[in-house]
Amino acid sequence: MSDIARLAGVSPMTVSRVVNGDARVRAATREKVEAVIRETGYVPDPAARILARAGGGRIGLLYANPSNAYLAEVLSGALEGARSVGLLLLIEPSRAGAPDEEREAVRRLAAGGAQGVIVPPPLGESLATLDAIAASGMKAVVLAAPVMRDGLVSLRVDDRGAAHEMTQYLLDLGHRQIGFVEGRQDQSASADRRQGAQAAVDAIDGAVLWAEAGDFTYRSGFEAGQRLLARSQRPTAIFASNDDMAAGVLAAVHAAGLSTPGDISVAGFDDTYLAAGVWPTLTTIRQPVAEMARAAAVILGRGGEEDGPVPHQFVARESTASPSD
Amino acid sequence: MSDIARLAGVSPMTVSRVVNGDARVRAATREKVEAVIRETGYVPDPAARILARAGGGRIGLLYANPSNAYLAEVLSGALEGARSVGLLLLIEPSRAGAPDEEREAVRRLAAGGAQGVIVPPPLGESLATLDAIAASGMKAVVLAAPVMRDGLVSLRVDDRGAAHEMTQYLLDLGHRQIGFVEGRQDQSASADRRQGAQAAVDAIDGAVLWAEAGDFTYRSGFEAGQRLLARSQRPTAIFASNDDMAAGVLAAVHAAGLSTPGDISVAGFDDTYLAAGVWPTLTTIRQPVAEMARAAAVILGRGGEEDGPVPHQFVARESTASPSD
DNA sequence: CTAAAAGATGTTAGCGCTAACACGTCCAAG
DNA sequence: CTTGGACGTGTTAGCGCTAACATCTTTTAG
Repeated sequence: MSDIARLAGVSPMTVSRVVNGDARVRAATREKVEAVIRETGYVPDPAARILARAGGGRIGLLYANPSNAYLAEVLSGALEGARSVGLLLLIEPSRAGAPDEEREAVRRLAAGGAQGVIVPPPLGESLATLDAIAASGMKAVVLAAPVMRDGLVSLRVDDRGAAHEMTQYLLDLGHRQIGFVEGRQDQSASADRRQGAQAAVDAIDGAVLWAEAGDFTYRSGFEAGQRLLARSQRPTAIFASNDDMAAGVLAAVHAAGLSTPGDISVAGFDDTYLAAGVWPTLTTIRQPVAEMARAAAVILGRGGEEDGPVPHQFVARESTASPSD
Repeated sequence: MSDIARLAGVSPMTVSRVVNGDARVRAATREKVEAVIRETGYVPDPAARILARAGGGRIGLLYANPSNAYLAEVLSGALEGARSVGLLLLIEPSRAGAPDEEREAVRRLAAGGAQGVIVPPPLGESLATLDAIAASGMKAVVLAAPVMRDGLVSLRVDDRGAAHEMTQYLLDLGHRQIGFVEGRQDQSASADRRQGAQAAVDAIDGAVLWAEAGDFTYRSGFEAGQRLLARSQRPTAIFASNDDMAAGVLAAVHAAGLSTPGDISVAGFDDTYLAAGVWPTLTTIRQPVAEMARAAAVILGRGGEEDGPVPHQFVARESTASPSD
């Protein structure tokens, strides 16, 4: 940094101010410094930056499920958000369902000087983690989970509304017998999605919703699909609470010698990479996971409290159509 | 740290030595310090640590595919490896196929003081990235890719051998008409896997391998599966070059009104979460991705050169059996 | 045209840690 | 007994940056 300062003919402090976007630098000076930075390719040392901010400037990201595409998106969003507000992101593995490990992970983050924590699912519904965070005095933003403790900020889509929207779409296509595959009962989004679907169906005369249990896995979707197809009165559309299960339903439909969307429409939720990878591609609801993680980092950085539902997006693809008859 | 030192009655330097596992500390002193650390829950500040190491002690992780379960595993492995050797992990997004962005990502890592870089696929086969790393003077460990430039360390399973092993397994079960779904041609592992499968088949009289093109996506597996099933002489087993494609093959088999493994055995490669999630669960080859990433971090930390193939693991599940006839 | 306020820049100190060296202390060999 | 060396520990300095305050320069109002 002092090299830059010398080349630009200013003090290191001024360089720091330019780098940090301090408004109190004259435009001419700023440009001069920026030119030198551009020429030299200087990048400030994140470690030194954080250190100088004396314990501040750090946020943590807890994660519990290492082999999960969702995590990768959370990570890249959080990374970008943290960078944009000049924060260091501490990444800490945890383990959902093991309260001691969860607490230990939180403790490590606190000891590492984090002022806030981003809590992706499924940790966001773990009281052990949430209480440990509260006890440590850190802020927390939970992703895709309800507020289970005071003082948390929650970033989630309107699961109920989104499920309503998808169901309405199926109804509008003309479907009246709709199968529904539920998610795990210990995640509150599952109930929300079911309620949304139910509400949409209830508003239409003659429409029915047949719900089957599931647990968010491909396999449970496959099995639920088989049960739905075995009914004497077969649904013409099946809405699964996530894409993995929808892919399972798709397999069950094909295994029964039926086609999608010709015989049965299938819809998913989440828009994971599977949704666009399976055949036919899935009509689904997109959750802006990376965006949410970025927003979480920014909120923790600014100390803001910008709660409220995150906009989801309806994505129509090949797996849905009007019933053939 | 000075608090710990005071409580343990030693100098901060001794605490540092204990924390870093320096051998020159008397056992009694070490225990005393460790006891205090345990009591207080002290965790050294990573930022300060790195800074004090004056530019050293950092390695980078490049990533190009944010919505990928593979990345999440690489990340957690690299994180753990870096921690175990006391390194700071700088994580930098890149974009495969955009040479300028790739170079820029490498430059940022270099500017951030990284001494080495972990390069997961598909960046490991990008000359733009590799050459930029070489130009910056950093070391590199590429994951699951061949050595395309001198001085690289490559960590990969023996793709050819693993594919041979899987094919041999199918042959041992009694299959003689084996379908094979290839991966993308621009990744060298694809050719290796095909050659391994071919070699196994060539060694058995009367055995044949029918290869179909694919690109590692579910959809391409589905389509390749349909082509294989449409042959006048149908294969009794299909080996896909990755799990996504194997899942696609599974769907094609079911769509054709056939069962797995009753009519057709299906095998995959990689052992992603899909492999255990689909129904029936897939017989596949497990690549220890997290292990590889951890090893990469350790190698970069120690400056080691421990090249050579990483052991893979054959995983038998439900999707394979002897041909019914 | 001057004084006070506001704006722009520089100075000093220190974030928490670790190299590098300096300093004891104890041992073995002469 | 010495004395050189191995060993264990402390001291000093500084990693690259930024708060907080000090200083200098411009404005603006009276």
